[in-house]
Amino acid sequence: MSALPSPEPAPDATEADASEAETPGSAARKPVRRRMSGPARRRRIEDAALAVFSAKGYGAASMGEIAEAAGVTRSVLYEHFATKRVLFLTVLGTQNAALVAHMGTAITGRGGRRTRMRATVAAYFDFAEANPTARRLLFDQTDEGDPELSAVRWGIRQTRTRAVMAMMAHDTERAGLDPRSSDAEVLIELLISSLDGVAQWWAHHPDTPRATLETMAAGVLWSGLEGLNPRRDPAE
Amino acid sequence: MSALPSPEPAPDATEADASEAETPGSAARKPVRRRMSGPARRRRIEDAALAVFSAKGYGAASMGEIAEAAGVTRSVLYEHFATKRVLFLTVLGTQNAALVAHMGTAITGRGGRRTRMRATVAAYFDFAEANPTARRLLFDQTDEGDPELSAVRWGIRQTRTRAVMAMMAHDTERAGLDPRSSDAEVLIELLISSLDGVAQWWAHHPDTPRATLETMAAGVLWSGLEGLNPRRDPAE
DNA sequence: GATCGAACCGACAGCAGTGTCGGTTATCGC
DNA sequence: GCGATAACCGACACTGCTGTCGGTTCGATC
Repeated sequence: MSALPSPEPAPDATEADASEAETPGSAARKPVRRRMSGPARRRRIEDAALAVFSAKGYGAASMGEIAEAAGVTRSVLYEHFATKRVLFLTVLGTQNAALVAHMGTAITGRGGRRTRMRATVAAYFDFAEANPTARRLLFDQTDEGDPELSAVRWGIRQTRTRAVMAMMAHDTERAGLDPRSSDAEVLIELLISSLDGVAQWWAHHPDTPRATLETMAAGVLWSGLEGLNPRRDPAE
Repeated sequence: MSALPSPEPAPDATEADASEAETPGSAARKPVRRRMSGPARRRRIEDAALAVFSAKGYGAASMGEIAEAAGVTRSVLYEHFATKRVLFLTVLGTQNAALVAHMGTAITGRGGRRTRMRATVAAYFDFAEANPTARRLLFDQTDEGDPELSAVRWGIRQTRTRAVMAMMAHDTERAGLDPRSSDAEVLIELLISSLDGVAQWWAHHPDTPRATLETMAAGVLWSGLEGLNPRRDPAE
């Protein structure tokens, strides 16, 4: 019998505590707030869910494990999210939005085409390094024959691809492709999945310096894109 | 009560029937052999398992569903494979061997480098088109936090990558890389995952003609590889 | 300090899946 | 034809998970 339920099992502190968890006025160090406000607890649950879903996939993740990671019992989860599925979709949407926002600034940034290619590659590896769990959740193919989840996931992928297509329209056009053709779409799919493949590999070889990956990926993809239309002169 | 268990629910006939299912001597059309020989049934089970595991992933696939697809009850599965896990690993190994064998002939075939690159790309799309289920099983990241399965899967991936590295050693060297360096490894990972990314996309856009994909992928990857070492002259 | 909302908990019902076991019957060798 | 091997089945015990419910106690407000 472990008697006292121990205020909080030291949940790694996802950062400074959530928004309104600490009343900033009373400076008197309440060491841990046993009972959090609704929104704060909700944030914690989403963080925990991201971790567990990312590690196990949707099916193998259990609400019990998520609850434990969030420092709470299962019942509490159901007060914030109607079902496991709703929780999953919420997390998925949030993380995807974060990714798209993160990438956008790099792709459409200033600088020459080659510079932006390098920046784009760097931005993706940035994201993969800073949010390895989110990367897995978004890219690893863990549909379990569930039609709805599969559809949602492909919707997200499609949105992502289209966004990159739009952002790189100028570049694909310069490579001699109609930027809205399926040729261009295939090209973008190739770019994205090659980057993610390298990121996957990186996650298992964390000692490899980032510069190695970036240089290699940016080099290959740059030459590959450039070589598509050998007629054009290489002037920027 | 559905009375007669119905000889066989017409399991799509995976091809001409399994090896020894039909005694070739007695030409007298026994329409369906109700009770198959051990090895024949085992083959059917493996085929069914491939389909179900591929569609659902390891965790979400149930022995009941595999049994049904194999035209048999669950108990029979356990007479051929000790556990679900053993069945899964068996199928995984078989399919991976098939893939490596299939790719090998294309990569190390005759012809110039550019020709072989195109042949390699074509070989992969061949495989993806002919064995979509095997492709999913081998490439889609469906580890569910299971340490053993995860290890096995990465072992397979590593083996595959090393094999391709060896087969393309001449090409990577010509591109200015040490063919056993981690640079080369990253390059190969990039090649493989970009191809598979396109194959994934293709599976959702089956109307796209193969030539489109092949030309695009081979073009980008060829230029990308070639552009890595701009110092070399392009003589074959 | 009394009151009220809501954050939290333990327990329950129901379901789906795995692996096991004893019994049944098709099919092959004699 | 007859017996033995083994392919096959139905049922069972057990486990783990989801979603629900009634009750408890923290903490903010008046």
